[in-house]
Amino acid sequence: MEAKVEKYQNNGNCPVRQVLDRLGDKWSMLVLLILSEQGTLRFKAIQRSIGDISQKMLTVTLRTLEADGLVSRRQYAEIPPRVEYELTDLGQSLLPHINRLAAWAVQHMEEITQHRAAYPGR
Amino acid sequence: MEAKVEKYQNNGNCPVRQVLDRLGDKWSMLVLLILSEQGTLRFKAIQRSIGDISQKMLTVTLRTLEADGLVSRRQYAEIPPRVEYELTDLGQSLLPHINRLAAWAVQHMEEITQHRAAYPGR
DNA sequence: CAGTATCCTACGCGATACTG
DNA sequence: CAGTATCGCGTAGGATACTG
Repeated sequence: MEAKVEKYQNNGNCPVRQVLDRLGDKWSMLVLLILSEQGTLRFKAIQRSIGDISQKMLTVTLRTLEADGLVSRRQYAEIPPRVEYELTDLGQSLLPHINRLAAWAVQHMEEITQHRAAYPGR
Repeated sequence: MEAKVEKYQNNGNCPVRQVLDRLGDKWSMLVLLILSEQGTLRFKAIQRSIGDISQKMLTVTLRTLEADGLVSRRQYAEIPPRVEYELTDLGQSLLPHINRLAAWAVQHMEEITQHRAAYPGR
């Protein structure tokens, strides 16, 4: 008794679209993956781990993840400042899924690359 | 004995980043989800199912998915034209992961919404 | 170190019109 | 119906400089 056909319509009230819109930015999933693998990390450590993310975008990404409740931020009153990030419980509950996606990527990238190369036009 | 810390660096040879870059656009995951649930579909049917995707973007998205080998395209010599899309085996192998992500989204959206609302500033 | 504050640009995407 | 072809805009996100 469910309407199954149109359930992805209308951005406002579709959870799938809301979540995908968030994780679909350039850095969110990557930051989550890194926190998942390496546990608690400082700002600089995350940045180094990604390598080519700007300071601005790492800040923005972390703020958004924090606002969504996926990542927690803890700052210490020291000089120089130290700020550490880690996954919340909610974040931890999401991560197995992202990890499997990443594992799939590693496993099938070769195949995708070959498809692309064989695709007519380009 | 692996270098584990920096493995997400450098866009060129990191499968995780390559795949995430692809699925991270506005429509790819959604189209995959729909094809996964509803099987073989015509262009118009996909468009109706999403509702607010433009013709151009659906075309572009489907072309990319086809080039990557995730979706197959079959066109019939009829008038008016009929073109049908479905997941390839490679696409099918990816979809369980995306489906679990979507399920997680449905299950936890409420919680995320509350976090956002409670977040200071905005 | 861990941020903010500006400025600026590429390009993702939508709107519209046309074709086989 | 299932596309292509243009045009044009908004904004994600990079570069740079400054602060506590």
